[in-house]
Amino acid sequence: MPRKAKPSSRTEYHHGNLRQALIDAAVQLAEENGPESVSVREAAKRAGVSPGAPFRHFDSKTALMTAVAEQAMARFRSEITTAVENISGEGPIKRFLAIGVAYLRWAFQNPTNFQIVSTRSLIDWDGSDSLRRDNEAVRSLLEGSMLDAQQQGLLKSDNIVETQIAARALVYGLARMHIDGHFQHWAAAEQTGEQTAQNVLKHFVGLVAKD
Amino acid sequence: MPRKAKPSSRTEYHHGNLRQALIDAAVQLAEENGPESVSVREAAKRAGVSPGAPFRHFDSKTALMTAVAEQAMARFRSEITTAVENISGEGPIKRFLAIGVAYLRWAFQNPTNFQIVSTRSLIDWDGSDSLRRDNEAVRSLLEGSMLDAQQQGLLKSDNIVETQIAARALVYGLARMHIDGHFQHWAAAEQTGEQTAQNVLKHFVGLVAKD
DNA sequence: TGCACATTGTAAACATTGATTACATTTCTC
DNA sequence: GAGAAATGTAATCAATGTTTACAATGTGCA
Repeated sequence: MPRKAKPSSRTEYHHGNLRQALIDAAVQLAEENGPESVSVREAAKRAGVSPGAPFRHFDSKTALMTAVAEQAMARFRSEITTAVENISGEGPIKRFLAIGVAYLRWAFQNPTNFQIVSTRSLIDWDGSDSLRRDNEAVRSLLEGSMLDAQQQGLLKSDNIVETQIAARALVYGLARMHIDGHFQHWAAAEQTGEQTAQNVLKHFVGLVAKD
Repeated sequence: MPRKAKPSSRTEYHHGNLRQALIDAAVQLAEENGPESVSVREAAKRAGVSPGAPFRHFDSKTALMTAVAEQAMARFRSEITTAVENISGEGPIKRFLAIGVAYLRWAFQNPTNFQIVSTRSLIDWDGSDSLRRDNEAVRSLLEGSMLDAQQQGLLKSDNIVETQIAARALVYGLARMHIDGHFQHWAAAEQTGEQTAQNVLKHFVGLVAKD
């Protein structure tokens, strides 16, 4: 069994938990200067090890960033799942709304993590089962709520595929608009971008759901 | 007056039109391996000049990529504008649809260019007036059509801001979903992603517009 | 025409970074 | 406790962005 991590005991030759320390350092660097400017060497320096050490734990920089993305995605999925649990008993429309709100909250309050997860060039989706599973789980919750709504006759339209894609595009679009800086136009008002996005989402629900 | 470009005469010391040649090479590299993997040195090599030469024309790699983005954005704006001209006489709803369709066509058929333009870390929006102007022009056409529709009483909802943002988020979301690879789920059908996206857009129009 | 001078290229260097290799140290297992 | 596996270091390499000193070319003006 691996020894317990000893955070500040760095008189030792071995770090104890270098893998996680590198991930944490990478997250920190991403928060400071954006995910694209993370460097393996700087992460190593912050973890107090030599530049070559990270490659004992990660095959490449991409593998490190993929590990970062995995942890971020796991938390993301967990928040979405929790949101669903917290409204159990309600109908699929309210469920969809809760998922969307949780999605937007995560994107707006963890923009760096959202960016890491949704930036293709930094991470290797094909190389991570957990990443794909968690992503699939979120997608399936979002689309499942819409499907349930349709099957219970709560939607105006019967074209479920187009409704599902529209819902997904709207939520994803709002989140990406935020991290790409498109919300500065409306941010001047006395509303935060997150509130605005939430209202747009509610507006959309009003459009698709029967009264 | 600058001499006319002599494309293949590279026996000369001076290139003749190195600036554009570098932009073209950068575009080519982006098409081949993605915009993030463009290197100034490789672009210089393809243009047949030394590694330092590009810096006579661009202050930095970011400046080069910004120039690439400027040209891409100019073409993008031009296509949107043309689409609007081609349906003059029609109402604002059809205008919105035409803009959205042209937007999606451009994003789906020029994914690399769309990615360059919408990837913040590669280019310097603040440093380019033309980029901001062209972007603003597209945004304003899209939102203007919605505003006109509302003022003519063609929309179900009176909340114009939320409708505008929803429209923008939907179009942008569909485009980004494509370049981020989210359309593989539905691409299995006998429809291209672009057709699917178009149908979703029409579906959305059906939701917001009065019958 | 000829000649200062700005423009635009080259060559050589530097710092940063991702990655590899040879070797040292620690830890695990038997 | 002895070897083997794991994990660190040091040195090194190649690629890249960028700068600097210098060379070649083109331009405008006497």
